[in-house]
Amino acid sequence: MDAMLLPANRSCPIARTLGVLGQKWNLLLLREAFLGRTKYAEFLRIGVPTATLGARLQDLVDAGLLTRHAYQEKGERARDEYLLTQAGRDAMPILAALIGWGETHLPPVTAYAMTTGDGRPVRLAFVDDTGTVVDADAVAIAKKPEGAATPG
Amino acid sequence: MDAMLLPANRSCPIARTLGVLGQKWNLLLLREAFLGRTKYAEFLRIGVPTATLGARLQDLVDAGLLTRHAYQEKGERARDEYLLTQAGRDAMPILAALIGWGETHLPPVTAYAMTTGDGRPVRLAFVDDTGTVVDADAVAIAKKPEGAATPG
DNA sequence: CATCTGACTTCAAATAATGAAGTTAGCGGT
DNA sequence: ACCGCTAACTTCATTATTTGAAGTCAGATG
Repeated sequence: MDAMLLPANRSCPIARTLGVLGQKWNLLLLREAFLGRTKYAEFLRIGVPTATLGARLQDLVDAGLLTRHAYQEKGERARDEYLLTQAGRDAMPILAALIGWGETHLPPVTAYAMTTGDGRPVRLAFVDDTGTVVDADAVAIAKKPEGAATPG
Repeated sequence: MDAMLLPANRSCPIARTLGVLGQKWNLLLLREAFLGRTKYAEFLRIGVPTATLGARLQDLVDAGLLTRHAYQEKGERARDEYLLTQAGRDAMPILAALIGWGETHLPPVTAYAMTTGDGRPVRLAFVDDTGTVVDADAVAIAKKPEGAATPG
């Protein structure tokens, strides 16, 4: 992730976010965190190599998505577990969007459900400032004028 | 993207989607497509190396997110342009989610705006089945029982 | 104090991305 | 028809990233 942050992409929040989350395994680690996993050994189970896991967990901590938190189980030595921060929790729409696309366009597997705390299913949608749902095909992404962006 | 599709991730729509969109540059190419770019030379301007661009464009076509469409400008030879398919357009929430996270957690740059056709700003939100907006922090991702998932 | 286990590091090998240098095809002019 | 020009790709050797195996380290157990 370097050429992706050339001048043309420097000011793009997509490119900048991918600089953090676009690394291989990061989004899958975040998925595990949302599923309640916190320990190194638990993250390992998804198939990430140890050499990679250490580095990615560190990246995620550095980027503020996870925090290390000491814990100790009875009869075990103290260890660190990895907990989602607010910034990490704020990444849920990214996972939700990936799930949504995958379930629509890469059938036939549907292994995840998104629900409220009381079990009602939810989906990701675009809403306008009145809270009204807007059809995704009616939404456009546009560059803002950004007059203040100086190359220095 | 191979170890990411181990048994533990095979049935995960996140991992499967990342198999297509997780490649370096793909999401940025999609961003350009949403901004209206269609030509090879236009995509090149974001800084992707030519050697990579050909491969990624092919991937995106193979995955059904873009289609090749012949066009010819006056006095120019016929060429192919790359147009978003419905599957490609359906990826907009992914970009929207990345933008949303980046604008919140990687200030101070804000270069994109999401709007409806008539210019009203929109944002991504979780809604329940009645169309009511639900706070993202109240949403949980859970594995479905997936009793019916057969390995064939 | 030797042994065991979980959590990491280190390192060489495999894989993927990159930049430079081709290659190909059609247009415009002659 | 031939030549040069340009856009759109390929190919290839270099460089960066990921990987698996093996090693390190700290504390609990015996």
